Amino acid sequence: MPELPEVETVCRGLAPKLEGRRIAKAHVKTAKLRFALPRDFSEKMTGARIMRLTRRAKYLLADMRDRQDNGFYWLSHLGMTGRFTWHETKGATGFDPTRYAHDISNEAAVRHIHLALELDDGSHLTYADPRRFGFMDIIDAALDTNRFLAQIGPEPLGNRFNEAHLLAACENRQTPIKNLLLDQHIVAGLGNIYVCEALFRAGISPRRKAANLGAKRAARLVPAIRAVLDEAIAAGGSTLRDFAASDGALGYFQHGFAVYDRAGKPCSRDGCNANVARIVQSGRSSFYCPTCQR
DNA sequence: ACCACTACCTGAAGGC
DNA sequence: TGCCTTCAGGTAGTGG
Repeated sequence: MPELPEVETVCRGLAPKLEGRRIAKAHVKTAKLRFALPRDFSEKMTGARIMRLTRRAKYLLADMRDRQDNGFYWLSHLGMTGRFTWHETKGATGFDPTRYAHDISNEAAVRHIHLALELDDGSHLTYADPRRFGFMDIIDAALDTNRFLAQIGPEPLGNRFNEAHLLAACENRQTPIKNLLLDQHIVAGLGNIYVCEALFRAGISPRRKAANLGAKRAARLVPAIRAVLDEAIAAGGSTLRDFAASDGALGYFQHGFAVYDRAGKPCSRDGCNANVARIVQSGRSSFYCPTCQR
């Protein structure tokens, strides 16, 4: 899934299709993804207008307006395998998964479509998610009181994420820096791939205790994180197989990764003869160069 | 508070 | 070919 750059790519791809559109009808096929959808999800969404689509961390956030012109937010998280696909399907009404089949690739088989929104221009938006780790919510109150958004940390590409913030978060923490960076309360939007890539770029071992990061390494890590994310956004996401751009087209991040999923392969740094290692930290794979990363 | 581990799901890939 | 195991981008909840 979609880590921050992939969600940003989805957001940019969908925004021009969705913004300004009214939802003619919301069809819910699977009411429970990772969590149960709000009971009034279809009711709230049907007839509402999508004003603006944005991203916060790995969440998509739609600024909505209902028929009485009251505002609310539609929040969604793609989990590991969630995918939105926009279909330029004119003139059809009702939920008929077979109609979407021609623009959904094999990986997101039609049987895994859990939600379809018919828009007022005749187009449709579907949400497919084989593993059902994704989730959605309707937010009527202030965003910062929402259970998913209340506790999350700053955006890694924003000003509030900086060396001072990172060092403060590392203070007295015994967990490896790898685990700390995956903690969405510290900084929100990084996932397993880009943490590995950022640590490689900064020359920091994923095994290093957060408390021992130090100012010099923090000063390398913050820009490394930003650079890795910026480049991935520029490349339009990553090439992971369960993920596609919002228009259904595959393909992203064609230059690939320096360490992620490269166990046993040579380190890509000039002059380094070591091979990329794979270790398991808190149940998740970490890839790194034992020579370049300390 | 912190930290590691488990649960939640399906599908792809590799070994035999 | 088929069966079995392992692994996968996520987060929330648990128990030590």
